Amino acid sequence: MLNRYGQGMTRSSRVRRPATLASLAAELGVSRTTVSNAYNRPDQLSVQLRTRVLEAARRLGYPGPDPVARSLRTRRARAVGLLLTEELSFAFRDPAALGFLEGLAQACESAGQGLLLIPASARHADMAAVHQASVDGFVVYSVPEGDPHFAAVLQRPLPTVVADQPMNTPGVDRVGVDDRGGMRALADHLLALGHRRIGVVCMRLRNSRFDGLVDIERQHGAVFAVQRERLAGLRDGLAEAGVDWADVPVMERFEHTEEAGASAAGELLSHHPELTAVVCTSDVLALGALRLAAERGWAVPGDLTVTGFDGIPEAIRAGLTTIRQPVRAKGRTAGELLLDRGERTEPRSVELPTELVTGSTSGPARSADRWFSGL
Amino acid sequence: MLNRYGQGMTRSSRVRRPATLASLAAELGVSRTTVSNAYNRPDQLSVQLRTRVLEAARRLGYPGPDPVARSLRTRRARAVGLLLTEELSFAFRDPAALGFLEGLAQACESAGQGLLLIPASARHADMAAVHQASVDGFVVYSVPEGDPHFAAVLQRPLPTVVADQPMNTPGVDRVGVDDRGGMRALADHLLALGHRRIGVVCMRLRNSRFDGLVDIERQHGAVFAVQRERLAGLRDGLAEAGVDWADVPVMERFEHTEEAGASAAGELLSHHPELTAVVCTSDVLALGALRLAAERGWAVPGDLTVTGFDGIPEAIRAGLTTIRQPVRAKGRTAGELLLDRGERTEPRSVELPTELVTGSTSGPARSADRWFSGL
DNA sequence: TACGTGTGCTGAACCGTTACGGTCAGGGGA
DNA sequence: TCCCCTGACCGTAACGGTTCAGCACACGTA
Repeated sequence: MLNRYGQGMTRSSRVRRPATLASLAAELGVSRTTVSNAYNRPDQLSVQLRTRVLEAARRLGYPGPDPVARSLRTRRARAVGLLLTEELSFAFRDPAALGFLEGLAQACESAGQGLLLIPASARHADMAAVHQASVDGFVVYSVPEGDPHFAAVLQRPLPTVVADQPMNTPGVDRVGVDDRGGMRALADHLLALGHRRIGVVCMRLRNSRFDGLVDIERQHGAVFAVQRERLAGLRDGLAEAGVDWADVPVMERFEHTEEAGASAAGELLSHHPELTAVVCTSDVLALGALRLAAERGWAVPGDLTVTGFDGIPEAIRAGLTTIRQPVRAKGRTAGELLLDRGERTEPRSVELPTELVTGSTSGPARSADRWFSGL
Repeated sequence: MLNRYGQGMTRSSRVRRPATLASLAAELGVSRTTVSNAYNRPDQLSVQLRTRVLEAARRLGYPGPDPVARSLRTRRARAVGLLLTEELSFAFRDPAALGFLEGLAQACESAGQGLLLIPASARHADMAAVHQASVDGFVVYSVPEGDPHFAAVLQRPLPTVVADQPMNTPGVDRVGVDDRGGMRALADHLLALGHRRIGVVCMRLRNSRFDGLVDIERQHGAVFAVQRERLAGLRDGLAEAGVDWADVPVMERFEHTEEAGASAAGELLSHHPELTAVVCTSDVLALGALRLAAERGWAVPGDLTVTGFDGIPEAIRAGLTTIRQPVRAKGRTAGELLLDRGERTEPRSVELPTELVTGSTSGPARSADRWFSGL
């Protein structure tokens, strides 16, 4: 009575769990060990007995060893937990996060491990999901410093890898990219093009909702390390050319969307019409800035230079000048750090390179007397 | 000695698991039940005792109840397993799959459940990952009929929801969209525009690699229900207008990429230059067909009408005429069917509607005497 | 004959927790 | 005084496996 899916179960056997390894052993008059071996170590018993066991299992509707019980005994779950503090759906919408996820999934797949997405957005006040996760280790992605879910992860006595965050805790490895160096290279590029009046659009620096111009203090207090580093890289680069960071306006947006990027660029330029370049700390924001420029009829890069960060496919396609970071490799590395760990003791840290992608949205700075008010 | 992440653990406590609920109870001279209650039912003990327990836990580095042991006892894992037969990374690259995933993740998140991605590509010959998954139920997405991983899922005595597949197995719910009706509506649209010579580009019909023209037999033997249904819908629609399905060439591609769509459309039209419309069974393929048309200098829809299926954002943006299916809702529904199940007995089936999106890639059929050889 | 050697199977300990059904002391009402 | 109730805590029995150290027995080997 198999249906087209090769499924021959009756309803009752799907609803109750009648058989266990023990009951099967009793039925057959063999030890539990033997039944266990029939599944896990076929070489430990004769072919006849093994077929007899499996045959009886099928007859009694025994679905094979219970994974949870097995996990309890073997102390491994064959799964990796992924902690993101954003809503899970964010991970599927943000291109950079998606690339990371893809790389991580690849690494897990190669190792035959599952990937458990842990619900840990701000909505989840309790840490239950973290405490409950049956995993062999954690990957922590893009989480603000001091995040309680992250703290809960560190509480668990499991190997952990954090991405995009400075980290020096025993038992916790790290993967990141050279955000600072990348942004610095971008600064050099802009300086070489003659830009001196530069503004910045950046992502969320803290957990509390805020949209507007950011002072130095807030920049330093940023809990998102990636943003902090990118700003720092730009500052370093500009400093060498004698551009005072205090003169560089930074516009923050809580949401990470094109709309936010457009509005941020608009607000930035209305306050600072003298700017010749808008540096965005992500491609998504930069695409928004480009859209704004298009709407306002500003020529890019004639009137305004726009740059991004990440190197997501949409941005590359749009010809954005940006810093490409190897997001997939970052995800894969995170997985590998977690899964390939030997009997290592001191924390490892992998830093991946970034690369300047010179697109068509950066060009020579327009002359100093042309301000946006006059465009 | 807390670091900036609020982490005060020493290395040894991260490496070994020294304390258990039992050892903690012994240390305190209380019963294990009491320690358990301190975590799970605060109302069952006095505040003083509870603080004493938690205090001791912190002191001894007890990380709280072990999730696996708890799962074994409570018979629940607070996680949903997702089975895709494709490589996991496929899920992150295919826009329709991504939408499904997003919806499903949302549903899981709302219910405080984790989402476990199970590695089950063709590379994984053994079903270990399915057997090992510590989950409370499965969602099965886009899996060919007769897939062994799917069979393994059905073996497990857990509630299951399948997406996009006819299903009538007790304990297994189903969600799908009206693929057939959608394609039929598209057929009506094309017929109204005067198209009679129509060709099809479709996705993989079987597991074995094949690229080329498909005969009727292969169409019927398709193991991917979605593809079968879409073809059937088109056939139904055309039949009403007297178009013989035997005269409709169908070009199959194993890979699901724009490149594949372009090559399929090219091959199709070189065999059948009389066609006035190319119906693709997915937007990704259709975008490829559009690209091919652009490369060849064919006007769309002047020379050729191109249609898709799915309604992915890229396609909508490109103005493709397509059938939109609510992918996110489908994912969310799958999650809800799994998580909201009461003491239900008979399988439920939810069918979501599709909607014709008339874009700018479909227009009146060009006159019958103009063939592509003459373009 | 005594001595390894290997095959096939078993018994018992253990994994760390929670469910279930209690006990026990103290208090309040009749 | 008796009885019942409530709050606080406890003991036992699972939950369903894996693992390891044997053990019996057959089979060559010296």
